Amino acid sequence: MSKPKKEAVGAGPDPAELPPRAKRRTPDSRREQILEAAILHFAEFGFEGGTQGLATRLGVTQPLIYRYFRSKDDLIKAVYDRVFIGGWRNEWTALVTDRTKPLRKRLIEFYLAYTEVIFQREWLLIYLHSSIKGLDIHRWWHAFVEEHIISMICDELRGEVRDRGSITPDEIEAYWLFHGGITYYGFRREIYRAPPRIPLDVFVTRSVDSLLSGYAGGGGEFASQL
Amino acid sequence: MSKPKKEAVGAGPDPAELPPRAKRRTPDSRREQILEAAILHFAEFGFEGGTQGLATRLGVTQPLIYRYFRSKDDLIKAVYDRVFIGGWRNEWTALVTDRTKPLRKRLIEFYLAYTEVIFQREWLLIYLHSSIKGLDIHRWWHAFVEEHIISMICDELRGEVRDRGSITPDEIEAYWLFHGGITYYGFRREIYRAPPRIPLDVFVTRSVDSLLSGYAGGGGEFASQL
DNA sequence: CTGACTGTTTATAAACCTATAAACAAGAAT
DNA sequence: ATTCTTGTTTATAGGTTTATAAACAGTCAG
Repeated sequence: MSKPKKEAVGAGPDPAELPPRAKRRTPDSRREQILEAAILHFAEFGFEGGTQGLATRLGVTQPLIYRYFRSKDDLIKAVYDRVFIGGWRNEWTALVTDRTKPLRKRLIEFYLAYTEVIFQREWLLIYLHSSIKGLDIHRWWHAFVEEHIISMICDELRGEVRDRGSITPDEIEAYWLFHGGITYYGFRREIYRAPPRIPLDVFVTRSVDSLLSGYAGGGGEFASQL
Repeated sequence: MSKPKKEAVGAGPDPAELPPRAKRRTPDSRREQILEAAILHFAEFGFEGGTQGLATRLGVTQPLIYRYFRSKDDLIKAVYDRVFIGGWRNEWTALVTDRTKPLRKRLIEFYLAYTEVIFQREWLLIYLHSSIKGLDIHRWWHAFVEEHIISMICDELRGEVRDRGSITPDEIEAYWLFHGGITYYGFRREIYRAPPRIPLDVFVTRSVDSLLSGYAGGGGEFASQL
C-alpha cells in the first residue's frame, strides 16, 4: 500500500526562519486566491484536507480563511461551483450541432475540447468526490451533459444516417456506452494511473470512427435493435 | 447541496437507555463481523469514517476494534483485500476463453457475471476511494483485469474475425473504449444516481452486439486502422 | 504626522479521532 | 460453586481539526 503524501504543515527548508507576514490584499483578490488554492488542495488531499495545510500552501495563517469563507463547507461549495459551473463551455452545444461541418469532424473537435477541460486531475478528483457524496451539483453536471451534449449528438447521429424524430431512451443509452468509454480514458490516465498506450487525440479519432462505422454500416445488430 | 448523512454516534431511539453490553463472540466471528461492517462503513463515509462510528454500527465499543485489528490502517488493508481479492472470480477467464460457445454468448455471460460483482455500491465506492488515494491494491485490480480479461477478449475477437498473432497495444486500447463504457453504466446506476433507462442485461446484450457488429462488419474505419 | 479602517496574526476553545492500559464480566473448566 | 480465561468496557492520553475572539499592523485619509 503506497503511503499518502503527508500534508505539508511545517515551515520551508529552514526551520529556524519564520514565514514572513503575508502581504495585504484586497478582499476579492484574497478570496479568489484562496479558492484557486483550495481546488488544488482538495484535489490532492480530498475534502478532508485540513484548512491548516491550505493556509500553509497560501503562505497565510489558518484563521484567515474563515474571514473569507464562513465555514469549510462554504469553501467546499465554492470549489464545486467554480469547477463545475466554471468548467462548462456554452460553445460545446453549438459545436456539436453546427451542420456546416461533417459530423465526424464535429465529434472529434467536441471531444478534444471537452476532454481538455475535464481530463484534468483536479477536475476529475473533485468530480469523484462530489459524486461519492451524492451532491446536487454533481447531478446538475450530469443532467446538463445529457441534455446539452448526449441528446444533441443522438439527434445528429439520426440526422446523418436515419430518419428524424424524437430521440428514444434506447438511443440515449446506446450512446452512453460510447461517451462512458471516452470518459473512462480520462480516469485511467489521470486517476487510476494506468496510462493508456495511445495519446488522447488518436484515441478520440479512432473511437469516433468506430462509432460512426457502427451507424453507417446499417446492417449492424445494434442499429437494428433500436 | 444535499447534506451528507451524519455519522451515527449516539445511542438509539431512547437516549436515556444505555446500549446493552455486546454479546460475547469467538474471535473469528467478531473479526469477521467487524470486517463486514467496515466495508459498509467505509463505503458510506470514506476511509476517514471514524472507528467510533463503526463501533456504534456494530453495537460494541470503539476500543474493541483494536483488539482485532492492530491499527486503522490494518483494518483498511483487510477491507481492500476482502473487496478486491475476494471479489475476483477465477472462472471469469475460463468463461471468456471457452471456445465451445460462440463468442457473443461468452461475452454476454461474462459481463453479466462480472457486473454482478462490481456493480454493487459498496464495491464501486471502495474502488473509487482506493483509486483516489492511488493505492497499490487498486492498480493490482486494474492490471489483473487487463491481463486476465481485456487481453484475453482481444485474443478472442481476433480469433473470431481475423488472423492470429500477438495482441497490439492499439487493440487493447480500442477494447478499453468498450469495457469502459460498460463500467460507466455501473457508476451511473450506483454512484451518480442517474439511473440508466434500460436494465443491465439489455444494455450488456445490445452493447456486445454493437461491439461484434463493428468487428464483423469488416469495413469499419476502426478495424482498418488497427 | 496622526488616526481610523481593516487585513492578518496570535491565542485558544471545543470537538473529534486513534490508540493504549487497566478494570470488568461472561462463560468454560475444575 | 469457585477459579480461570479472555472478550468487552471504562477511562484516558495525545494529537489533529474547525472555528472564534482579540490583538496587531499595513495603508490610506485628513
